[in-house]
Amino acid sequence: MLKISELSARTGLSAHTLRFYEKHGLITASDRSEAGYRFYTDADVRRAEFVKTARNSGFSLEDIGQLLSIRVDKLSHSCQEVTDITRLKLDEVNGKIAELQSMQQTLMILLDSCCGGPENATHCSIMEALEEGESRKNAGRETS
Amino acid sequence: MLKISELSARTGLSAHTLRFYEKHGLITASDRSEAGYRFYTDADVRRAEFVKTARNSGFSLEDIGQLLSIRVDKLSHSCQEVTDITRLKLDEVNGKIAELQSMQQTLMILLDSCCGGPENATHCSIMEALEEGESRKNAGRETS
DNA sequence: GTTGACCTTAGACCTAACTCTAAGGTTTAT
DNA sequence: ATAAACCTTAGAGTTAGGTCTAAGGTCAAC
Repeated sequence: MLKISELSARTGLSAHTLRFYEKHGLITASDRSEAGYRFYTDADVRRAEFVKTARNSGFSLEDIGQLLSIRVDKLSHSCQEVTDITRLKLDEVNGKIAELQSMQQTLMILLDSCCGGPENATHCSIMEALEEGESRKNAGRETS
Repeated sequence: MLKISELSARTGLSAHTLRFYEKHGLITASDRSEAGYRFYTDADVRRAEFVKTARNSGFSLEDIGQLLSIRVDKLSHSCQEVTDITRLKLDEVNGKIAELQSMQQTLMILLDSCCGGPENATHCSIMEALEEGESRKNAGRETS
């Protein structure tokens, strides 16, 4: 039975974060002392490590909640459910990458266009490009 | 002289957003009616469009503030200042892309490993991988 | 002369995942 | 028996960029 600081040391998640995860239903202490101190079992440690690994893989806390509910009753859930969550996450990540790559492109073009020297910015081509408003190649964000 | 809704129509930025930008020092109405209505000049429109273009290129509102202060006094600022801001932003974007690509990798490996079929998740290799905790290949986020 | 569309402000709310604080109770070591 | 180090809770604060609401003033049309 570990106290919260001990679980924190084992997992690298701060005690604050562990309480935060508990509030959001991810990790609960299996037991409490009379004074209310949280006590964690080995199973709790494994659950916490699962959460940490999933988080590091890019899953949101909400995703992790779903994965955990599959985890506690694997017989009632299919591989497909697991891959669905994973695929959705991958799509999300791919979308973000595409958006960022579009920005990357824009920024690289801007940088290429400008001398970057000590002369004043009166004819700076980056400023000019931003002034123009590059309607064709925008960074993927829609006009709100 | 345009009212806020007209500037909104010209730029595609909502009136709410325009006021929000004003609060943050990006766009100010050149004039006000007696009743306090904002009135925007052509120069204001160009400034608003500059802000929008910069935002779509990936610059934060803080970056845009810097770019705007260069813009109003180009003689006192160098191309280098402009490229510095741009390069910093590009580095930031590259960093985010790298982080996301690491997650992408992890997720693709997970997806590849699992059949994704209707069988129950008892031996699901995604669940197993998350259970193991892939210490070598993590998604770039540090243990806080 | 009043309806409806527009404008004003200050300030609350949103997401996501923490992070910290205040105010207090517990445990351990000396 | 007391100080240090730990634990508890509820709730506020953080970041970024909006988004929305309430409560009210203004303006144009019919």
